[in-house]
Amino acid sequence: MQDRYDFKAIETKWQDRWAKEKLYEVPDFSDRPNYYCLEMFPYPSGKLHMGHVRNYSIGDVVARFKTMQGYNVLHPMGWDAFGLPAENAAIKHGDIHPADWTMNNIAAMREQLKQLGISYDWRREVATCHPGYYKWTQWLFLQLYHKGLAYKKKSAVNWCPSCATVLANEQVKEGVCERCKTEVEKRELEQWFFKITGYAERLLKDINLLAGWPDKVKIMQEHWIGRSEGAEIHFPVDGLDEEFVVFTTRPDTVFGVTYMVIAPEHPLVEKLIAGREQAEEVRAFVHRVRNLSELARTATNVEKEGLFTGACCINPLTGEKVPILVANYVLLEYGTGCVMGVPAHDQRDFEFARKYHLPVRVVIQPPGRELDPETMTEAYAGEGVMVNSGRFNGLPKEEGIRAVIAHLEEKGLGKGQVNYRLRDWLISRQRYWGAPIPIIYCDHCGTLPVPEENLPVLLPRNVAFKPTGQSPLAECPEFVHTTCPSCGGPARRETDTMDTFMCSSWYYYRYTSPRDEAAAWDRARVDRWLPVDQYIGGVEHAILHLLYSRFFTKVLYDLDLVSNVEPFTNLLTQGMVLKEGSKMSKSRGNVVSPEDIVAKYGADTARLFILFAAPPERDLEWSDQGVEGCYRFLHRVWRLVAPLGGELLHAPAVPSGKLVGINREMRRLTHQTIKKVSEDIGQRFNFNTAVSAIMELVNGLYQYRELPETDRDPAVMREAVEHLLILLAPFAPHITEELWAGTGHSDSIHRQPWPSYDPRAVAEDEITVVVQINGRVRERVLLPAGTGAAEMQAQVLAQPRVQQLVAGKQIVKIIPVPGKLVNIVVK
RNA sequence: GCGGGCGUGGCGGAAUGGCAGACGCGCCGGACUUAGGAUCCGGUGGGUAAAACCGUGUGAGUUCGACUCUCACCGCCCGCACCA
Repeated sequence: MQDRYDFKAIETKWQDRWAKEKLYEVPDFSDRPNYYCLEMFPYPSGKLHMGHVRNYSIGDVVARFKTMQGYNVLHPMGWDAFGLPAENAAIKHGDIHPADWTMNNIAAMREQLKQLGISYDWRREVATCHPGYYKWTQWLFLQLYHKGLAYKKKSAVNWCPSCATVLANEQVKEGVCERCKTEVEKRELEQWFFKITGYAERLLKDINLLAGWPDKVKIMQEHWIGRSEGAEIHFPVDGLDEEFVVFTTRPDTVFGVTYMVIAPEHPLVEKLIAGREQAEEVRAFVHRVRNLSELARTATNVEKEGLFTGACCINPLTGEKVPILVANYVLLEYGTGCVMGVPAHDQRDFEFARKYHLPVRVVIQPPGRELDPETMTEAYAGEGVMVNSGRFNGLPKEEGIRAVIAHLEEKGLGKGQVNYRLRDWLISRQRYWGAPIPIIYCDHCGTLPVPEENLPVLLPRNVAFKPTGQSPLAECPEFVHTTCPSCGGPARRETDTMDTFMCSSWYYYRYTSPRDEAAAWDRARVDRWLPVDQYIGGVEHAILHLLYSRFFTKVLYDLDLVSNVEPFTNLLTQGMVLKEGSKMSKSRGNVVSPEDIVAKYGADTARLFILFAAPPERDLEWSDQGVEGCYRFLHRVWRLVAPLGGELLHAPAVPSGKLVGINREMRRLTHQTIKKVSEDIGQRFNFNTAVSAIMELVNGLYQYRELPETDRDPAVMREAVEHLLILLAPFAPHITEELWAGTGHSDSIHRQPWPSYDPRAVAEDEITVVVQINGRVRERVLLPAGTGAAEMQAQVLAQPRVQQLVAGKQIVKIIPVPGKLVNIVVK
């Protein structure tokens, strides 16, 4: 073995050898228990960034640890390879095809991942843009289509003018495109949707099954689904054969309705105003509101505006006539797009009513005081009993809600209703670089699915990538023109492609059968591996990818294609990698490139630093000096172990006989480290403290090595060094493998079983007992381990310093905590 | 506005309700050395001659004992955004 730690030579040498020996290839069927460790696959943007390095380093520690613990670990990697940047690059540069751009990037990033020494089974690599993959994406679309879960409808959808495509609700944040931050517009378009709303209740309820997910993510999904219970109430429109249908969570306040409001875009508006003197004014108002961007319209500080339509409707419970207004704050997409106004008991309604001098009527009286509509300064939304509500007077709020719903149902005026904020998933994209939607339109036969035997619908290579707002495929006649699978006549293909989130909603199933040409996956393999035991990725997918994947899994379960109802048992959301307090970005100029770090310090150092610098969920501040520290540490390990060479194995593997003194202490440290590292990786996922513990073991070994040779036990040394290497192996796989081989071991360190600690070796002989007086540390006493409370108390009180400190004072109480401390309370 | 998270040395961060600051960075000192930005050893919250004492965002509370639990407040970060 060399004197110098030559990371470059060591890392390439072992990467080659591991590949040659197929060290990380995992059999689908094995006697060992299965464990599926998965990291979110990357978009092949060109090069890895530090976020990737962090994600995959965490995953690799888990995978290697579980493997050493005896599991058969599935640890695959692939590419979320369809998407806009490839196409944008083609538009910008003109001379590179999205497919080539993507494949080049994949090759570069695969090489980087290999240089990091991550233990992937590369035989299972998938790329979603490969026809062998997207054939099955299309096949899954057809399964949803046949189940009635994929449908086409015309509606107001989010349009990103910069990306020149529509977006799903989940891909719009605060009115701007989640990808490019451009303000989105609303457009009336006919688009394909997945009926995720049909799974709202199950997606919500099954959050309970996700005990291994962070609460933060579960709460975000819960809120996104946005379930609320209430009633649908039908108000007949006065003088018209129309119904004004509202959704309300407060049917108990229906006697307090003093006006009704409707969304400006609502189709009923035109019918309400037809032939009335208000018509033109209302149309102008509607036009003005509709022309506002989503962003301008939904901003918090937007003034609430309304306008009387001239129409009224009849409160079905009171028979009263109430005016209908159009208002800018009513959302067409939520509920029925119509709202009943109850100013006394809803703060927004209250403000609106005061502004437009609409009456306020109290129908819920709180306990202990009386609301006066004239003098109220805010709405009352709390508990109380119904008043001014005819037969319902005297009922408390909750009872009132139930009674009103029962009454409405009995009279056919409405019904109890559950409403969700979740919208159906818009999956059409007017772009080229995606999986074509496998649908054919025939003038005679209508909309038809592409027959399964004709899949995949291949993306044609030669198209013009002009961002026109229409899919580039529409301008490719040889793609568009086809024959009708039903009548054989001329027909047209759907030219939109699928949202790439569709591709990433099922890739974790494909890893189990990556090259299967007969099926999306083999059921036996999927049932064996799924659900994923540990999923690791960024929290930015808390809604998007993670919700879509849960939806997909439930659909697949219903189709009897999988046996699991949830895809990911445990989820770890890693924090961001920051530099100078903010996210690394080109515009800020604070990017640290993984390539440079690996070239300068090696993969082991890069991995070690990123795991050591912070616990995984927390944001990590990049520090060049911190990296240097880890580099130094690995050198320190090298200088400690390398000189031992083959000598190490001349000593027995386990010390025998009774150890005393420093040898006993050295062995204790070894076993305490095994315990700590095992718990930190296996239970707490605190890799930073695991690394700390290993550093302490190294520090201890340096001390131990200083001793005269006659005082040292070679077996203690061997046990400590071998365990040091094994514990460090998941973090720094190359250097540990080299030192393992260099000290005379023949099998790979990565095939070693994870060690267990000897509880007898861990136990301390003596305990430093802390003596507190009135809760303040005053003295320390060294006592044999296992000293009982009474004996401990006596020993402590006998200490001269303690006697001195309590002299002249009255001892009120003594609290002995065996193995820890004694607190003496004095007066 | 609603929901969630986080506030600990000069810095990254440790601490089942029981010695605050493990480990690392930085800094200071020593050894080795022609040399040291390598390496090894030691020190390092503030304060003091040494103690006392003061220290985990602020203020209360529970407790023999609180970084840890409870309540209120302040600051920063993230998510949602008129949800009827």
